[in-house]
Amino acid sequence: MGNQNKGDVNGLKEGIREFMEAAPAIYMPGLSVDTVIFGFHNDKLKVFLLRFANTPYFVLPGGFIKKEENLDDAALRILQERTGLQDIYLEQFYTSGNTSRSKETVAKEELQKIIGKAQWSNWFDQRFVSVCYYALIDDTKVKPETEIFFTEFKWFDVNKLPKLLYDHDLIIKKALSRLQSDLDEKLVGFNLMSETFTMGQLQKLYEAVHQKKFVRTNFQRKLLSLNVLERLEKQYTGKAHKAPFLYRFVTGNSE
Amino acid sequence: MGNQNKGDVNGLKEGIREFMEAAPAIYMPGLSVDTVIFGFHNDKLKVFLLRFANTPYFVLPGGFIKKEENLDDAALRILQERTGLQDIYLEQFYTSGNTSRSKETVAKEELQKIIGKAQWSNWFDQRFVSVCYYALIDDTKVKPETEIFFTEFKWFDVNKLPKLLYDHDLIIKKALSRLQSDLDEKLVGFNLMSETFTMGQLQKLYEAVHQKKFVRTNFQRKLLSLNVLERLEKQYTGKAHKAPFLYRFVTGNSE
DNA sequence: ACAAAAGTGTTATGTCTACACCCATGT
DNA sequence: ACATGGGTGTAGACATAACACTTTTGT
Repeated sequence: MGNQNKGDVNGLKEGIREFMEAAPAIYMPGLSVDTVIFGFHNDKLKVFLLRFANTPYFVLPGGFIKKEENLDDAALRILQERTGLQDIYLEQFYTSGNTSRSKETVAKEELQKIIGKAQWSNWFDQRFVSVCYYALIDDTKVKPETEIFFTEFKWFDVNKLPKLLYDHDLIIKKALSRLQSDLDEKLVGFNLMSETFTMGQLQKLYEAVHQKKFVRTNFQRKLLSLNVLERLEKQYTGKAHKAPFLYRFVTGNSE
Repeated sequence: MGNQNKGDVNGLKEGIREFMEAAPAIYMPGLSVDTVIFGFHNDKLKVFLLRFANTPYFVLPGGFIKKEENLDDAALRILQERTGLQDIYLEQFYTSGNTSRSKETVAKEELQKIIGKAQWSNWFDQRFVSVCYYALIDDTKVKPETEIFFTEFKWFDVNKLPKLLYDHDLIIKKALSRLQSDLDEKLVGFNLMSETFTMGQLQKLYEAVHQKKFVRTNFQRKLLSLNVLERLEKQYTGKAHKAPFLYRFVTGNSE
């Protein structure tokens, strides 16, 4: 796909046209990948979204599957293109395939406005079945990239989402619900934090994902009892209170 | 697709050829649906499989998605064609999309043996991404149908499976693992039983799915505490022991 | 000294486990 | 009478929840 500088309207136009021309030879028809990228900042669970052209609508980062590419590899490639990250925790959670989801017209009309109807090729007229993944990233490390079609990226609070195209609102709901169970069963939460963290930060994360409060003292004991946290040195923040321990997540198992 | 009487070899040959010719116009390319059909008899969890032509290999029942058909509807249609059942509990659980899975050659060679290479059309040469569903059925009601490509159907004990084509062994493993969690979280087990059942039968089902024993008395209490079972009259089987109560699963919730 | 956040202790409550015990049924 | 499977009771282990108490830190 390659990055276009979208300040250049003619470049954008040309980029879109070229993409639509080239796509059928490169990608599997009728199949797409959508990714729900979760991040955690300001004690809030965030979702990474892209503004579709100059509309008020946003969409999930997505893409297509190369003809000789594994499905998981396609999802990973798409994420790497958007975030610049190499190691990303990725989980497939749903495949969306109602015919109605492809009947969305806003996106098509906007694209046609940009490139002109004459230049339209039929890649985006097909029905798409979309395989959905969620990703967890430590967003202190992200350097997001804009791209053709998308003029702006933005993190949204997971319960203050903007208007979304297609069935992307439904997909985010499903992703969140899956994340909630995975958080407890597979301890995936650590992928949303930086390498070391305090128990307080970790609790905030759990509260943001599960959308409810936990009792501080019990939370601490419960997570320590899982034997997946290594206690490191204390962190002196300069604040007027006891310095909290830092922790690191240890894979495998201790003791 | 329609049923062919496969006693008639020429009919089979013609059926397959016709299918491959017609398929590209009817179905989405590169996409398939596979279904893991679970049943429960003789206190064992069973999987419904189809023998591929005259090979020793079996495959999951599967099919393709019509161009204007919802994904879930396609899965349901495929199941109805195979089982004759109308109401089927169906759950999407995974989408399999490694390129290697389509490199399977046994199936192709066998088909070519039957219809001759000259008659080969390229429908089955493409790479397929397969959306996988599991289904739970009360197999006292099933009237399975054979079909073109498949000469025999058979229920297999879930841990005594035959050789399987493609990645269908992996898919069954994932289906079982998902069924295990859904059994507890969504109480889907009742779809595998007839309308009424005894606590003993229900326990056997749970043991078959989770592949472990439960303590009878505790199991009973636990399931009754869920408030989803309605106690009916006793069942006199003529056996030399106390007559057990029959239960029925009640949706919604009682008190 | 004090406020703010971190860490530990304790007690009540609920759930899980194992097993003892009794009940109904047909031979 | 007794073997067989069904149903209930209960004590100990373990987990969860609520909250009191102590500790550390910078102002």
